[in-house]
Amino acid sequence: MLKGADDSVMEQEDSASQHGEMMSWDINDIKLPQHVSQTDWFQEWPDSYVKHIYSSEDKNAQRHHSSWAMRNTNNHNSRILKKSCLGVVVCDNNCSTLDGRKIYLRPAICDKARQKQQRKCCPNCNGPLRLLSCRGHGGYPVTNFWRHEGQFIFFQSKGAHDHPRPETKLEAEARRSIQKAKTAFSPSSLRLKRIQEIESLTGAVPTQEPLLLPIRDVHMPPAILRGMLLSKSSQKPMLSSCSGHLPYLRTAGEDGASREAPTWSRSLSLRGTPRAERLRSVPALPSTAPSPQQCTHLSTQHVLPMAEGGHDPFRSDTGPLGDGSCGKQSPLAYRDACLCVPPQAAPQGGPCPMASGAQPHTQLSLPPRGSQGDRGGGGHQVCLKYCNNDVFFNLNLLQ
DNA sequence: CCTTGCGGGTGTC
DNA sequence: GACACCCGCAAGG
Repeated sequence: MLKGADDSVMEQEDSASQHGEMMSWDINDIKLPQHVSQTDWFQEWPDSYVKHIYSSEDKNAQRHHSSWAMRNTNNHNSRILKKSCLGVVVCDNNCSTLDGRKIYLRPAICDKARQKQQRKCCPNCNGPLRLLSCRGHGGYPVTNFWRHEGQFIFFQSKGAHDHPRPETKLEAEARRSIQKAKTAFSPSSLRLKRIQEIESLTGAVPTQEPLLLPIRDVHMPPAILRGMLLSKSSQKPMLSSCSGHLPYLRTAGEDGASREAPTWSRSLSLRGTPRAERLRSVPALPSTAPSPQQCTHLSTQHVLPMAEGGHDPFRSDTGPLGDGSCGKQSPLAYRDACLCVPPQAAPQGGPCPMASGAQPHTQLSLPPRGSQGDRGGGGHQVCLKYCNNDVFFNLNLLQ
């Protein structure tokens, strides 16, 4: 899965070897490296058996962020925070959008919310949703470990995700916000508002106004939506993970990036087989597949293109850094957050012009004081722009 | 309402 | 003992 990442690792093997002892640690070690010459850029899609050392200043690391849907797991060790992957929510009808993309929703982290989520319908075809569990770690979910030690935050991932990437947190939040807004600006309330507006302007009362508007005909005040969405992305715009930069180059160290030296090979806990089927039961399939027109959800969906040659898309799109940011996958297809959109409707700025190391997702916020702002440089700006374009893109679709 | 972190408890290997 | 997982609680957004 992380062939690309491995290549990248290989390329930097020389410099990494200089810090061999630095990367030979394990999260469970009593003593972790104390002299770290370089910290890593935050990785929002860590995959496979990787380790990273982040600065304790890194806000994303502080918050133990991941774009994977990771839930907290009690390992009865207060020093090491452990999280396990929840997988991805897919359409049980395996539906595709018109342009052949799949639905990959972000599982809710909270158990209750997740159960609720699974009772909802596919935003594309209105079919049932299904939680695709992660079994990338010997049949168990991929686990991530976080440990704060001095001025560093040590991260270790165990297992390779065996499922597509879900939508990012930002996308999921945006989707929820839009759904909320959809409710708030329901046709009836809109009508009321418009009546008031018209009354105030003309003194007249409009006559016929459809009470039930197609979702996309709902007049969502752009400013409101923009504010609503930007409040998540721009107002606290911390794009330290936005990756207009290559990962592994956190500091402008002259000694090169110290990278994943594949030196650690702890015995995996492959004990036994996975427990009995852990996939949650799914609702019965409808006798006939609902048509896309039945879609009643206005949502920012995370969709991925159909895999070429029938391979899982998440397998074929992995970029050289294992973040799937490059390669065959259309950034638009990957990034844009709305369905039923013709490809030519790409955001103007287009996706981040990230040649190789950039990650398409920009959901994580920037540090408040710009302490990391100089780390990202132009890449952050570009990505921020991209984020905004993406938002505008979504907003346009809402109008 | 949801996320996140914590911790008690249980079951399996 | 290690690990996965369930549950409830609390804080915060």
